[in-house]
Amino acid sequence: MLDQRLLRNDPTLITAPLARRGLATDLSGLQQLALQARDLEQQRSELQAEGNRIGREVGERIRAGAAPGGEEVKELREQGNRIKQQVAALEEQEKGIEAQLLEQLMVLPNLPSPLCPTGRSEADNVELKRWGTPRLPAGGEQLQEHWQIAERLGIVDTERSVRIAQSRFVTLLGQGARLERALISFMLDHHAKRGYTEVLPPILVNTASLTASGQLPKFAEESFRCAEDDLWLTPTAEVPLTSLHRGEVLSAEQLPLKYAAYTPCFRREAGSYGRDTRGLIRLHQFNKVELYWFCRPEDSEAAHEQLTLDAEAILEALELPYRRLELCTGDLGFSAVRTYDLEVWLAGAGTYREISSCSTCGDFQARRASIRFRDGKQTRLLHTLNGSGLAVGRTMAALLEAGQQADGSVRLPQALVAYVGADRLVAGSP
RNA sequence: GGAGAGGUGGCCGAGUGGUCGAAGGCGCAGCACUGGAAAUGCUGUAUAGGGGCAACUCUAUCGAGGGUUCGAAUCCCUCCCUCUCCGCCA
Repeated sequence: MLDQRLLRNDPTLITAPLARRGLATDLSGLQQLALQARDLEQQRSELQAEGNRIGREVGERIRAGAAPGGEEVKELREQGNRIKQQVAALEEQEKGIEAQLLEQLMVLPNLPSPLCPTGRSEADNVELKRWGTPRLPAGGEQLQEHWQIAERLGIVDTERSVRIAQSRFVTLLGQGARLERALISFMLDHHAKRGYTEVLPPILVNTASLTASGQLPKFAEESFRCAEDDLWLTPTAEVPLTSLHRGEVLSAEQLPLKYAAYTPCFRREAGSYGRDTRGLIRLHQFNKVELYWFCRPEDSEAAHEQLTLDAEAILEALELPYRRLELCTGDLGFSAVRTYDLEVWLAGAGTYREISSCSTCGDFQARRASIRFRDGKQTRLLHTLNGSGLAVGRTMAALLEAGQQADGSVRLPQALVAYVGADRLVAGSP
């Protein structure tokens, strides 16, 4: 959520950055609403002060010996009653206006950082670096896509998954299941060594949690919902991790807090019919290890770089070539101030594909979630950052395509051998 | 799911209609004492919002929301959560 003071004092400080996202917004109405809310609050609190004064006086007079039912007290009571009615009327008005204000404020996205390149779409994203050498078909070699490889190895069953659930769900079998589990362990172990605290949070989350991190109210159609219980299936561990400290005031010394959480993630993928229908790329349920920082505002820029490096470290350990892009303003997510996407090389598809998105959200989520830290005598909103470290299914896809051999097996990177208990995947392996 | 108890400041805990944002203790900070420390003493120590250059000031908050009252931490209603016992269960 954006700072209401900006809105009251100078809405151009909001509209100009939002214009860089490609959003033409007229906030003059909203500004009026915010000013109105402030004025009403002022009026109301003055009336309440008067009411408090009268209440105190009644007490004083009675203690001084006035008859509780006597004339002078009765007069004050009536005054008090009038004020009470006026306060109630103002309060009702105020609530209505505040609700309108909040409703409109909650659907405004975060302001992009000045450092974020201006652009309209993903075509304007800026490539910042490349690592590794993408595997290209060598001498008449035909590289397969991961779903073909998985099918041949018998480690994924798509059709039976439809029987169990629906399309866009997947069942992993044998070495596929083991590899998925190995990747999760490997990633968590790796991050733990770099100072992350491992977290295994609830994956059903309430409406307040989804609102705090920015998925609600605007993107309700993206999440699965358990209507009976006011609970949702979490679309990313970013949601429970943001709310881990919702409503808290942390001490400055404990910052930065760095968490790594594995969770399944659930997304409805509404509007993506026909895209990535095969394989492990776009599923309603997928596994992800998420990195999350709570830090001081002045540290968040460095934290963003470090978090991204921590995600990249996984790709490097797995010998997977990748590139880092900086998203332009037009491609930036709702809560983000600035985002680096990591794209892994898919050797079979012959393309880079997003495998991690590392964002700094400034105080946007902290304000929604009311997460502060004690800074000397005051409390201040802190900054939050999140990034995938990594999306597990897509990592498996990249590994399958990168390691495919002429004999039909798939070679695994050295770092995984101990975790999987084998150095390659072979068809028919239990 | 059933029965009972309870939710007060960073923590413990008092407070059952009036001057209570809340006694007391612990913790923490500053000062004094000390060669330094401990102990001791004194002082200070919630959050959010509004107004003010500031000193400061007004409002709200004692789990949440509503109600009674001139006045609610205190009385009433609803909900949430925690604990104990019973039931069920991986």
